[in-house]
Formats: sequence, C-alpha cells, structure tokens
Amino acid sequence: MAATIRDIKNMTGLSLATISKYLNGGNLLPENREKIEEAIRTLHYEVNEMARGLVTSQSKTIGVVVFDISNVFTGTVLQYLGEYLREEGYAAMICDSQNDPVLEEQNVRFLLGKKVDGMIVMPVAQDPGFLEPVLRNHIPVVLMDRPLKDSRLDCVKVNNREAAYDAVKLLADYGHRRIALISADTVITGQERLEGCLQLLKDRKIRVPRSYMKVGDHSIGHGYRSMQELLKLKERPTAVFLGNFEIILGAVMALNESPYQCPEDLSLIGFDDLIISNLSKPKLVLAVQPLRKMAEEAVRLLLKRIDQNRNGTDKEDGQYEHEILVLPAKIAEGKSIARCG
Amino acid sequence: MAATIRDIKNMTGLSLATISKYLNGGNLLPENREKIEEAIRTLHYEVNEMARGLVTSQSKTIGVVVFDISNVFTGTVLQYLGEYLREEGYAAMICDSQNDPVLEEQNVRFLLGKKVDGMIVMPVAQDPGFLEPVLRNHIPVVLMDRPLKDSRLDCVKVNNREAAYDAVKLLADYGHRRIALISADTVITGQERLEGCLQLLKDRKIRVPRSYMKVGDHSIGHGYRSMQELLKLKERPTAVFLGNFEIILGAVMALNESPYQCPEDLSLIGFDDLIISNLSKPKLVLAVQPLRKMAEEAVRLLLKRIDQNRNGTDKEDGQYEHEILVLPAKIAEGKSIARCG
DNA sequence: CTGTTAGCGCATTCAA
DNA sequence: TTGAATGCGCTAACAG
Repeated sequence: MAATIRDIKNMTGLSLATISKYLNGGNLLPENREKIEEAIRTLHYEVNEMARGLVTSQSKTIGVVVFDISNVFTGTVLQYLGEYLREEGYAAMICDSQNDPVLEEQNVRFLLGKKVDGMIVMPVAQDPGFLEPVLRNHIPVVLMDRPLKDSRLDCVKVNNREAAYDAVKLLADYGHRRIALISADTVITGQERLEGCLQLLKDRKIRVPRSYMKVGDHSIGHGYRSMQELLKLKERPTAVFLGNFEIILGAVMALNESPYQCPEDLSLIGFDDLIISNLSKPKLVLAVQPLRKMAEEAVRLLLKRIDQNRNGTDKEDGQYEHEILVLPAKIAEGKSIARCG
Repeated sequence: MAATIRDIKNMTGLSLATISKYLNGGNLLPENREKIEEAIRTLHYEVNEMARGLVTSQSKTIGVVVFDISNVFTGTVLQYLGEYLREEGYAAMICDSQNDPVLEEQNVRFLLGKKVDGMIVMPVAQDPGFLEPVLRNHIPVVLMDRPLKDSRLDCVKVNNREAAYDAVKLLADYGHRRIALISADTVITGQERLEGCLQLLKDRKIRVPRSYMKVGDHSIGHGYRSMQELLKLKERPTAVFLGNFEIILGAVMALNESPYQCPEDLSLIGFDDLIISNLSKPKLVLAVQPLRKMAEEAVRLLLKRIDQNRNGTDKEDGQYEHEILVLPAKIAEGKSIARCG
C-alpha cells in the first residue's frame, strides 16, 4: 500500500543501496539525488521505521513509564521529557501504570518487545524486581522522582528530605510551635519528606501530637479529610505542612469551606511545583521541584548510557557506577505564612 | 544480544514455524509446548515486535496526538484512552504537539513512519491539511474534542454550544442580567461555547456590554486578568461564565485575591470536568464533559475503522460516511450561583 | 501437527 | 559513487 524503497528504485532506475544511502545522508550525484527526491515526493514515500529498526536494532524511541498519567506532576514532566527527547532525535513511547505494579510490569515487558533504546521510569513498585528483564537485556534505564534500591539503577530525583526540612524550618522560624503534617508514607518521596519534617521538629525540640500527624497517601481525599479533622481539634495547629500537590488541593478545599482564613488562622506551606498552586488564596509558599531540570538531566543521563552501551564501554555484565542525581527543591515565596507568637 | 526465535529452535530442536505457531496461539503437542515454554523461560525470550510488525504490517499500536500533554484535560483523557486501548490489546504512542501546528505535523509523519494502525488526534491546527498523509495511506483517524472541516474525518466531541447555552440559561433563570463571559475564540471548542452563550443571551434579549466580553485564549492568564478587569468595572457583572478549566483557575484566583465573594457578590458557572474544580469555594456549578465516555467512544470508533479497513470494506478510495459523535455535557450542581434581583 | 521456504522493507557489507 | 547480495527476526503459505 504505502510506497517502499522498491517503488523508488523502479521509478528512478537506481539501486536499493543508493536510495538507502540517500535516506541516510550519504553522498551521491546531484542528478541522482534529484531523481530520488522527485520520486519521494510523487510517491509520498515515508521510511518504514519498523524495517529500519529491525536491521539497525535500534528504534530511536525511548520508553517512558509513569505511575499515573492523569497526575499534573506527571503531565508536566512528560512535556519536558518530550521536548528534550525530541531535540535529540528520539521519540517517547509513554505507558501509564495507573499506580498498579502489575500494569507497570506489563508496561516494561511491552516496551522491551518494542525494542526501545532506553527507558525512563517513574515507578510505582517499591521493589526493583520488575526491571530485571530490562537490566538483563542491557537496556539502559533511568529512574525519575522515585529511587529504587538497586545499585545498578541511575536516578534523577529531588532532595525531598532537605527541602521538607527547610520548609518546616521556615514555619518554625516564623514562631510556629503547633505544626501539623499532612503527607504520605505510601511512596518514597512522601516518606523522605516526612523524615525531613520530623528531623527539623526534633532538632527544634517541637513536639508533635499524634492528632497532628496525618499520614496517608498523596491524594486529594487525604488532604481534604485531614484538614477537616485538624480544623476540628480543640487545640488547632497554627501551621500545616502539605506533602504534595494533591494534598494541597484537598487541604485548601477543606480550608476554603471552613470559616478559617489563611494565613490569619492557619499558615500553610506546600511541596510541589505547579502553577495551579497559585489558585489558593493567598499565594502559597512552596518547596518547588525543578521539573524541567529533572527532565533534562534524566534525558542526558539516559542518552549517555545508551551511548556508552553502543561504544562497548559496557563492562562485561557490567556497569559503570550508577548515578543518583539529587536536584535541589527551593522554597518559593508566597503569603501563606504568618508570624506566630 | 536478546534471545530470538532461533535460539529457541536450537534449544528445542523444533522448527521456526512451530515456535511461531506457539507464539501465536496455535495447536501443538503438549510435549513440544512444554519444551518451548521452558526454553522461553531460561532464555528470557521476548517477541521482537518490530520484526513481527514488519511481516504482519500492523503494529498493534495507536498513535495519539494531543495539543498539550501538560494540560489536565489531556492527562485525564489519555488515562482513559490508555485503559480502553489496552483492553483491546493495543498500545498507545503518545505525541505532544505543545500547541504548535508545526510540531503537530511532524508528530503525524513520525507516527506514520512508526506504522501505527490508527490515530487519535486532538488537533491544534484548524486546517485538516496536516492529516493528508494519514488519509492517503488509509490509516484510520478519529478526532477528539475538536472537529476539523473534512468530510472524511470521524470525530468524538461534546455539545459545547448547547451546554454553554444551558449554562448561561441557568444564570438567567436565577435572575441574572449582568452576565459576563470569559472564554476563548482561539480553538473551536471555545468558539462553540461562545456561540452558545451568545445565543441564549440573544434569546433572552440580554444585552452584553463590550466590557463584559472577555475573549482570549484558554489560559490561566486570560482568566486571571479578565476577572480582575471585570471586578474593577463601575457596573460589575453579577454572574460570569468561565469557558474552560484554565480560565476557571485564573478567574477564581483573581476573585480570591479580591474582596468579593462568590456567590454573594458574583455568581460563577464553569465549563469542564475536573475534580480539581472543586478547589474553588464554594463548589462550582459546572458543565461537565463526559471524558471517560469520549475516550471509550473514540477507541470504539477507531477500532471499528481499522477492522473495516482490514476486511476490505474500504470502498475504493473510499470511505464510509464519517461519523461525528456528539456527547452531551451536563450541568453539575454546586453552590456558586446566587439568586439575583 | 510439524518442517521448509520465501519474503516483509531496509541497511550494509563488498565489488565494481 | 553505485550495485548486487545478504540478513535483521518473524509470519505465512505450503508440503510432508
């Protein structure tokens, strides 16, 4: 149906090899070049990447596995990833795991079958087992956002612990002592942030009542319910740390529905980077994740690995030392924190 | 590097054909089946989809081209699309056009090269020209959200005009006469919604001052600035129609920063379907788009076309009559509209 | 039920 | 610079 290199051959009288050379940027007589170009135009020829991939055994596509594609964080990262990959001549094949480890494993196998040249994974599983097949085939992988305990895996992430530490420190510096945390322990990023918060509280000798610790998942629902509960307490907190975007949404929603005002009645600080966070009134103080930078570094690292693989720098069964790139999240100004006491 | 069907042959002593038959669900002796399965396990064999695709000339993957992947609407739709496609044994290859028609055209050509079996497109271009190559190759396409003026293109969309009409009607029914519109005319969906609004206003003989018509693009910035301007007017509107998700965000942000309250000082009705819209206080009245249904129908329609193509129902240069599926957006309750007058 | 053969569309030797 | 031949990994006849 679609035109092939053969049709061009018949049209121009040139050989397959010559045409192939043209397609791959080789040198040929201007005259022949002309002929081929005309044939391509009139035949609407388009290279068949499947065939090309079969012989070159590289697809020029990168598999991207995300834990949840409907998530705003994910969408933004995907946008940047797409940008950088495209710049480098790669396409992205995106697979959504829907927060399901089983789906995630299927995704990985699927991409392997598609012969992607490499993978970028924002994992849902905590165990790196599902990446075994990838590692075995010497397909480079880089993790994003969430590291996994496997010394062979590169990762680009954010200094969750430190940034969370700084965030709560800001609250403390404003004089707050009744500080509540709404965060998650279901994913590593949440755990790290939680640790950072607790460390600061410990360093400052600030006690946290059980009722101030709202540990659940990174969901709107958790944020919403937790904030409602906090506001009902006899001794309300004067400040709250919000662990991620969804939690911010839920919490602000609950706060908006209450008679309390931010920051007069309650100071807030959140963790994420999304313009939407501006929606809250007043503008939220945020620990901002450098999403664009993360995407850029992930692509850079992955392509480096692919290159190393090709140049046989692949040491036996291999591996260079894996790299864990930790980028700094920075506190961005806002008006959601009031002085206390 | 990776194991091939040949390795299995060497290991089992069976022929390529038998193994291929196994892989494609054919019948063979339990004994041989066993052997093959063991070989697959020990060799970690995985089908090479490029090779398979080359001979079957179908990739079992669908190209999905979206105008902006970082958009929440898009993310949600992608999630549903992925779900339904997966159920049918297809994978999605997602390309982001970043609201750039040039990128969009490249995406389409790229996917063509990847030999996708069909495409689902949420277009940025208003002109269907960029889909010529797809049509020419008889690759089925279905448009989503935004129709294009080409009688050969199927589309799944929402009754923007009618839903917007109903939305503004609700405002009018609550007694509002000073109704402002913040919407977009840069995309067809915005235009349709605008038309619906204006039609109702005309039917009810409600005059709209120039200063009440905030027509721009579907961006947070447009929503934000427009709302600020509206609130500064000597004669403020009593109700505002917000054309999409981003506009809602921006407008609510501006309103939150002002001394005015919703719905006491200003009634709001918005257009979209995202849980995040709940963030506003009070809960917004919304014209809700049936995103899941849209995705389901798009997949259904596309696979139908693919099937028709294969069974040669493809009439000459062909085509069945194209289908334009218009799904109803429905008004969802909320508390953002107050009685007026 | 199994094996042999041919070829999908292309890149890549090696000669010419 | 160009052309003829070979094979990437797999499926699809067909013959056994």
